[in-house]
Amino acid sequence: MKAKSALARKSARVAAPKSKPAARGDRSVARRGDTTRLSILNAAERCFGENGFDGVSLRTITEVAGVDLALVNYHFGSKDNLLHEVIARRARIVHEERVRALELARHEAGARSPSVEAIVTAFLEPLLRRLVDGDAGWRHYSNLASQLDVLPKFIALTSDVLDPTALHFINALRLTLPKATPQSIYWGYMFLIGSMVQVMSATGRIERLSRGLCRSDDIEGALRELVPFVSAGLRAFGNPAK
Amino acid sequence: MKAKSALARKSARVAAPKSKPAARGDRSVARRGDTTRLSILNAAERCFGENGFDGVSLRTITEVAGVDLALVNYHFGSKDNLLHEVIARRARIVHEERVRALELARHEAGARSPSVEAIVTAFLEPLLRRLVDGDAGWRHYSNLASQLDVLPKFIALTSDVLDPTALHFINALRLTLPKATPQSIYWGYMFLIGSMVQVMSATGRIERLSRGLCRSDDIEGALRELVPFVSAGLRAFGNPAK
DNA sequence: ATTGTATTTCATTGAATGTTGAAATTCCGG
DNA sequence: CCGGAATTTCAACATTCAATGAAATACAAT
Repeated sequence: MKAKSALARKSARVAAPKSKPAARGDRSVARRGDTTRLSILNAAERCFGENGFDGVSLRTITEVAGVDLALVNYHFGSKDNLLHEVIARRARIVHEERVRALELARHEAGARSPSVEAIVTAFLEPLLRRLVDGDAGWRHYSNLASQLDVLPKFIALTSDVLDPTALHFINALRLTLPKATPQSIYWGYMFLIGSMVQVMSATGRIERLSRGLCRSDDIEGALRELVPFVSAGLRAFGNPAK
Repeated sequence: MKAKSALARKSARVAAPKSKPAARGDRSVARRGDTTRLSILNAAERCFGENGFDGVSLRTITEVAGVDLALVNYHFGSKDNLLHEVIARRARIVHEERVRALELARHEAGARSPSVEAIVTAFLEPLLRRLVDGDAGWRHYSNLASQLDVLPKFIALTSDVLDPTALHFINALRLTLPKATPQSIYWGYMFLIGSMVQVMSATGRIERLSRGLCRSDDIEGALRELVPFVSAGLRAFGNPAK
């Protein structure tokens, strides 16, 4: 029942490159190991997504990446840190765009509060849009994030990245739904996450259930159902049952 | 990237006890190893729920159970089979009560279709009620089930138990919401599952978010929010957007 | 070309993994 | 109390795991 490593982060790259005057220690200039780093990140993303963090060995990952086993610890320090960087890489992008989309929705609403739909869309689109348009890595990342969302020992990792933006959206919902209790809003946000996760985790269950009528890779269609569903659910909190 | 064992089930108990005329080979009569079996099941349930299937070793489980390592393979044949029996034990109970609750709701509605709330409640109550009243094992089981729900390599395990009852509820929803498209209903069911999973997975995130205002072990309160949320979401499918 | 550093390779560490076989023990019906 | 089956114990199996250390290589600036 040990908890063990606790994901303590430490500096990768055993000896940090001391930045000489010129371009050597300079980020923004492609260095030799960068393609290795990328190969590992991409392979890890895919493998973690398919089999879970504990279900995949560094050996498998480096095999998929086509690099030597020891390079993981050289570039990332540990398996835990690798996971952290896999998540952080894409989470940063999504969450930055989420707040931007929310700002935009606020601006478009002018003096009024943005609609529930606008808020929900601002939250969902930045990720789900990429599942349609983006590279395959986004699907693997989503799949992995779904798993972390539900594993007790990893909440710290995801919460750190997710919670700040979450509070933005919770506040926005609170303003738009003044009659809803704070508890309802918090739970509603959880349900929003949960519904979204079902779209993100490509388990293929909906194909089974619907015998092919719905497809889990039809993110466009899922989004079309998800926004009205969640919006109606949240709005129900604003108009409390009689 | 190997898929490997594929959870092939096999007969546990290397040599099946040949049922002599008397009570020896008789189930329903407590046999010696039954308490061992139970200890292992309970310990596995808890450990799997806390750290995931691949995150826990049989050694940890047998240590928690207070039994010898080899007894897992004697009683269950393999780690995969152990997981299967951990899930099956409680899933059977929940899903049987779900269909019973749905029958009841149908009966109470008489000639009319039961309300969305009645259907949703019939689905959610059998499990969530036990999270309130039942032994701690139910919480561990829920936690584990949340994880399996989202892991690609385990859908086969959960779908086999879950899908038959799922279709009952999907059909019921279809009758109650005749104007909703089949696709909407299938996705709506997925969202129902996803929202429920957020309540089932005790990650403690809602405590973090709400700074203690909401508590993930307040299942009663969560259920009070969950039913209206999901019901309103589903009903939105029945009254398509203008 | 040479130096210093970043990166890669290779071999190995010690610990932990699931599973098995054979002996020892417990229990029950005869 | 005895014979046999069910269960438990103990010791090992062969793999696999994450991580490391030291040597080899590639590279850019001087």
